[in-house]
Amino acid sequence: MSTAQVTIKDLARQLNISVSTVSRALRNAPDINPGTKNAVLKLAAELSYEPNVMAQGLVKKKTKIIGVVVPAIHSNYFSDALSGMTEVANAYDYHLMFCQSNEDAGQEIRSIKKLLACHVDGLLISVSKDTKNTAEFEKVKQLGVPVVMFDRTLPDFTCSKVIVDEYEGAFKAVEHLIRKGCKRIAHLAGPVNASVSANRMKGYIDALAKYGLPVNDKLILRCNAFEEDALPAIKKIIASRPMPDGIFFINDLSAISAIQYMQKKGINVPGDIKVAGFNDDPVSAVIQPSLTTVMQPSYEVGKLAIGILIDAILKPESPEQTISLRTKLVIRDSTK
Amino acid sequence: MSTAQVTIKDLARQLNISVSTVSRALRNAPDINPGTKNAVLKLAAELSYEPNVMAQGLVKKKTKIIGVVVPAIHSNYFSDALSGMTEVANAYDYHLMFCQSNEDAGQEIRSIKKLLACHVDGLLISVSKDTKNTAEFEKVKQLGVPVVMFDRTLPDFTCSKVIVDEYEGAFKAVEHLIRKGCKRIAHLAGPVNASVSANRMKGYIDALAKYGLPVNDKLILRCNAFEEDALPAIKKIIASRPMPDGIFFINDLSAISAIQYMQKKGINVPGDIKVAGFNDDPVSAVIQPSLTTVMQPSYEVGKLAIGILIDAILKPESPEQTISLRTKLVIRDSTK
DNA sequence: CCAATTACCGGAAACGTTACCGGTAACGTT
DNA sequence: AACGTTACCGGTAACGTTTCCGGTAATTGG
Repeated sequence: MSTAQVTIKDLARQLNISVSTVSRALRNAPDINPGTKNAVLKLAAELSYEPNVMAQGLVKKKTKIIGVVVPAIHSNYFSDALSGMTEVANAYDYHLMFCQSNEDAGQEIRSIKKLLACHVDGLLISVSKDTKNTAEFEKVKQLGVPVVMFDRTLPDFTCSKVIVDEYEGAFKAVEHLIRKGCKRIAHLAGPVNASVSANRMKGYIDALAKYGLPVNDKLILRCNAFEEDALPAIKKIIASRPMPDGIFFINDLSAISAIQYMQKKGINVPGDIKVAGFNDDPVSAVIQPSLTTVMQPSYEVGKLAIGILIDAILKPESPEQTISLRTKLVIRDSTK
Repeated sequence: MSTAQVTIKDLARQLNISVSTVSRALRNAPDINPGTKNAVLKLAAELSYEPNVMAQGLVKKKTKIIGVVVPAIHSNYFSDALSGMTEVANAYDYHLMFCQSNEDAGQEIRSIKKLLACHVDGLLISVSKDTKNTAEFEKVKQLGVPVVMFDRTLPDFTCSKVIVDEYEGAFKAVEHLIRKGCKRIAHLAGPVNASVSANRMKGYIDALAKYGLPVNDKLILRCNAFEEDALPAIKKIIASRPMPDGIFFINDLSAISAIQYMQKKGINVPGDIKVAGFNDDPVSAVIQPSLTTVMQPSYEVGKLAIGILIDAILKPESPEQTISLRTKLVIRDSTK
């Protein structure tokens, strides 16, 4: 509090002009003498005047703040998306306010309320894995605050959405396994209530179907949480007879942990069993054998999502759209 | 804009009382009849009134927003710290505004200015790896905005700081290698201008010294960027004769990539060479052999940093402090 | 029963900015 | 010479709160 913030009034007083003239000079308004405008701009720079965004927000009813809610920032996917968002936000002079739902629908609602209280101009949301109720989102919409959902969306709620085509990613991965000669392909699926699990599972099933391979329920196992405790499921898969010759994993970490386990058991990857993951974690390029996996364009997802949102903020009547980005199959040694 | 935001005036009008009374009722102010207070609270709940933070901020000169600047959100360390911050921020009803410097000092300054323009109540910063100039931070201080640095700090700038004792972490890791019988321990160091590199290197050197082992410059190699291209350095280390019997890595990813490379070359880990990393990435528990590594309490760092900052915001005369958190050595198979 | 205190409430100013309206000069136009 | 136009500027209200000051009615004390 030592140095008080310099205001538009200070500038007006020092230049012996009115506040409205100063205000006009500061934005690029008409009805202002270029001379006085320059004088104001000069003094403003000298005193390093910064407009008070709260005062501006109060009268303009815009904060230039965008609220972001993700299930967990601790995730390559979401942190990449967030990076993309910051880039675009900087370019358009928007600010990002950030909340985390911890995969909890209640916390998610509290976060949204919190952001709404801050009068964010728009909302960027990736819903938690057991969010079902759309009531809160409808309220946001009624308030006139535009919403864009990314990655994890809510089918029952209509708004602009940016997603990645996980179905196609899974399909491509399994198709790749098939083309490499696998005939008996297992799948380690994710938590049952996450939409990602269902999408990837469907890709797995449809790929099998396309190539006339049977879908065997015994070859489909689940882990209850992401990145955790996939080992029991893996052991079960390995133990099944006849042994599978390929496995498609819900994510890279479980794939890696499986590869390590199989190597210990004397099973050769990719010789005996070929393995594909999902996510393209940094470590996947580094392990031995390097892991074939599905890369998601999460950075792009973030950029696109915030781009659409800013459009919607600037012109509220712009139509809602759903954009689906394609994954990229990264082929490495684990399917050689 | 369909439904206009309900304001304190609306409440006043509907209850036939004045705005000041409503205002008194909403905070827990004295000089108010419990009956009218309840009536206001009830109506506020019904209409789901939310105070306009901008108007509040304008008169109270507080925004309840805390600005955060990190080098890269895409990093287990910083995303964990951010998680910790969100938890405390929620508890104290603060909001987090987020910027990324991308390890660029210029971008860092722009981020700070941006945050300052938003009139954040305080700043949480982890500086980029080539930030040297303290001028910008001094300006922040003069503006009366409290600053807390975490993890990556600036020695020449005095403010509250929360760091982890990487020196001791490195020391413990190398000491552990020595106790496991290693006599010729190599070190893969990080980028030369990052303080983390220097701290961990010093721990490495001092541990060697404590046990009377010579420090051999040929056994100290550098990688220029984190998590990238450690392989050439690793090859050089392995090729040195006599071969080292232990390696301490700047981070887990390079350690893992080294282990994989060594296994391909027929070198047994931990039989021939024992390996320790730094960070405790999730994958480190999962690979074969599992990786001994130094765990940093990044979540705690985030919680502590924001806690200190909020203290400083609430009572501006609270003394500056530096807290150093201890790491935890996670012993796994790579040093067995 | 009167004065003093208390409990409660309303009015108005202020925070920093923008938006609107109006006014004064100077400058053409016919 | 009278009028309309243009260029520029100031005053004021408003945005939604809080804070301070003052005022009225009820309550208390002697």
